[in-house]
Amino acid sequence: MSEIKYSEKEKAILNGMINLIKSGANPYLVKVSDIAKSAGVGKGTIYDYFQTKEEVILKAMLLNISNEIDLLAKRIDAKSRFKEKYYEVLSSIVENLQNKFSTFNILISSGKLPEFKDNHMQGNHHCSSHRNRIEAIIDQLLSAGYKEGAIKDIESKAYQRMVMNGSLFAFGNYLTMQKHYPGISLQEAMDYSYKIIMKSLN
Amino acid sequence: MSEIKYSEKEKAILNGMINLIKSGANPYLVKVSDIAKSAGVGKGTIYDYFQTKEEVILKAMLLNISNEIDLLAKRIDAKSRFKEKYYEVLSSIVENLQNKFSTFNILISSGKLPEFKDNHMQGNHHCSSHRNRIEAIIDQLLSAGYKEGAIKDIESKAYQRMVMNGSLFAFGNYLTMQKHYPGISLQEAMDYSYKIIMKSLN
Amino acid sequence: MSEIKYSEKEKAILNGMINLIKSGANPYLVKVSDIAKSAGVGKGTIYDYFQTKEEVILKAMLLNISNEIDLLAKRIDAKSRFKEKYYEVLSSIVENLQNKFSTFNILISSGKLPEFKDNHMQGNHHCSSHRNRIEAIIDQLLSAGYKEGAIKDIESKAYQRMVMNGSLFAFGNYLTMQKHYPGISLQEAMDYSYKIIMKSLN
Amino acid sequence: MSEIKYSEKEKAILNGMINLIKSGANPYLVKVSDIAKSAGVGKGTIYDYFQTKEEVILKAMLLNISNEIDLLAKRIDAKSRFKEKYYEVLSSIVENLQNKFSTFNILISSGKLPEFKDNHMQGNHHCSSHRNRIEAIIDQLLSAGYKEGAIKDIESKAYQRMVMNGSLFAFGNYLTMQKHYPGISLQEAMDYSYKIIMKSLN
DNA sequence: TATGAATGAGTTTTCATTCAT
DNA sequence: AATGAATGAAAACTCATTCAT
Repeated sequence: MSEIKYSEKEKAILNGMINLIKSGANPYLVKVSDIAKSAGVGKGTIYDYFQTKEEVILKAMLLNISNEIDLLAKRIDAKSRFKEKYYEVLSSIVENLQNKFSTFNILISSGKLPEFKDNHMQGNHHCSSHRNRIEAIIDQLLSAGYKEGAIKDIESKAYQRMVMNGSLFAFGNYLTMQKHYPGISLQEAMDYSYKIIMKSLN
Repeated sequence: MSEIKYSEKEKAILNGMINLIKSGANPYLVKVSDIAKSAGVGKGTIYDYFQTKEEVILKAMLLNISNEIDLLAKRIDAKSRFKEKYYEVLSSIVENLQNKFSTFNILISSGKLPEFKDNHMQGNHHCSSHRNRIEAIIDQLLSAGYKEGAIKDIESKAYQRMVMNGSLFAFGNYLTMQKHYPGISLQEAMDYSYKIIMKSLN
Repeated sequence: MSEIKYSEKEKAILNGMINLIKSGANPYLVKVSDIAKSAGVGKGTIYDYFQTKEEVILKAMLLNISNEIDLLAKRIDAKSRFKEKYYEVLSSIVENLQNKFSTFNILISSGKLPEFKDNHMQGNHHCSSHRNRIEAIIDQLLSAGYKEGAIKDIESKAYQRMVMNGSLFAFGNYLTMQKHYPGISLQEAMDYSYKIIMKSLN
Repeated sequence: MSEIKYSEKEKAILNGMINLIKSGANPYLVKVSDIAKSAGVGKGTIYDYFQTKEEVILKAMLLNISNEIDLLAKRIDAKSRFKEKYYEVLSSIVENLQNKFSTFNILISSGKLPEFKDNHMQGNHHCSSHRNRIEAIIDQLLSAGYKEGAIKDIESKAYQRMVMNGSLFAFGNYLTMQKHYPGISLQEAMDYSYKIIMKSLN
């Protein structure tokens, strides 16, 4: 909701950092000069808008996560039926797997952003608010499922959440470990993931 | 399998590093002097046994994972019944959650060890062999389940694996996100995790 | 004498700098942005009127000194008797002690303005002209003393000047080192300073 | 008294800095690399022994002052008669005038060391202890004067101190402002300085 | 063999100066 | 004419690695 508002320049810098991360850079090994180059600004400019390198990195990661979640929420909304919505989430996981700070990676990352040395920042406070949004999305998904009778609302909320998290992760595990799933197509893995929900929640 | 054999001094150094990781240190931010202090050796000694800092870190992580998996395999073997074995895995997850390189974290970490700058190392080769061992453990667990009739072997291998990974992750998600599961005890979460398997594989 | 004339904007900038110095700032550590803020102008404006930061600082110090000396000369002129004039100088010292470029501090600062890196400036030429003015004031003071017979003009000019400088410094030393002069009031210290003159020059 | 004890390496670094100051460098404009070069050590070594550049500079200045005072005390002790002792102080002033942190400059510098940005240091505490030592030297000098009857102990202690400080400064003023004392030899200036004491304290 | 003091390359960070507006 | 955002050269500081002991 009430996300931090950034100036254009701040956004340019943060997006420079985000692009670095998305292109596979390790956030811990990024240099200020890399960020500056990627953002198309001078090194000094970064320090006009942020106190330290760590602040840039943390805020970039937070912003990136926020953007990813927004996008995911929109994609889910665009579909009407529960199964379509669920497969949309799976597609999103496919598309963002290499992105170190994709929704999926946040989902599995135990809700913790990597900690920097002088973590006098609001980092994990925001991070937990992101996690809340992901849970909200999962809860919405579940509601959509009850409404159309795809799943029954007989089990406890906690169990339902665990099932959803588990089935999504199971699919993510397929993606990252394809060699352990020989001969299984993407479509089959998606179906399996959905099947876990169907069986566990009915 | 053919694990690397380390000299006593090498083990001391690697264990120094492992302790650092276990106590929550970020591997990217660990300094050589930290490792030396934690290992109780001089900084120079480390370079008598390893080429670079990265080598120490990577080998330490690999050794740690190997140890963790050994331990887990032993714990599972010590139990006779499928359900006990499964709950033993869950207990292991509880005990190692804060350890950045616990079995659980390897399980979810998309099978990738953090990449260092000059990755001229065999890192991921070994890593994938670790992942193989985890999958082997999961497969053994499944076999134990069929044998005593706890689960049916009617679904495809791939689906079974996805279910196991998913149910384990669902429990891990409970652990890291306890505040999203208000009023749910550890025992209940374990039962829910088990229930996912029962329902999905029967 | 032939003092430099400054435009209004130049004066604003120089006064901004003077205020910084008067409020205790170290001229070496002052930043252009500090000067701009203190002067109430933009940073760029400073470079419309001066070539470098050093030029601003040096000219500000010179202007400040000149102002201080003018003021002191006026205060002395306003008094008619030698003793009153001398005590007026002492009062001036009291009032300006914390000002790093007060008359007193110039008096004792071995006549040298701090040197900046690229001292391609006329700095010390002007500075020495200021020093000349201070000596002229001291000489006038001495003349006033002879005229009314407060002191005798039997000693050499050089000795007389040394006595005046010494007695003034002795008072300044009292001011800066009050804890080494326990129980001595300002009035007593002034009287002691005057006594040095009386005894040394009679 | 209880001066800080420095290791050999610390002394090397501090002496590197002291030499820089003695050779006329401005302490505020000295770079870490200058100190390192002057001390004959690597840049990093400085940070093994001191937290910041400012710490090096401040401690160097403090050490230098301490050394200067030790030297002066020894020189005075080596003379037996009051007049000789006093002239020894004057000689010391002559020899160290260009040294920005000579005893004389401490004497006149209102007891304050230049303040650095983050003055979380014990700087001025030590500085005032140095000032105490200078005052002790002046008091000893005065005692020597009474004992041999060169001066009478009839005036208040405070007045005596003011006279001594004043006469010494008067000589310093001669040295720095020689062009205002045309035709006056060093010997004459010394005699004038002594004469101020004789007349003021008898 | 083991050490940690020493180093300097490689970073982060600052800030005088410029220049588009 | 006035500004302050932007810059990058220069300075402070870090830390992996070496090497004398």
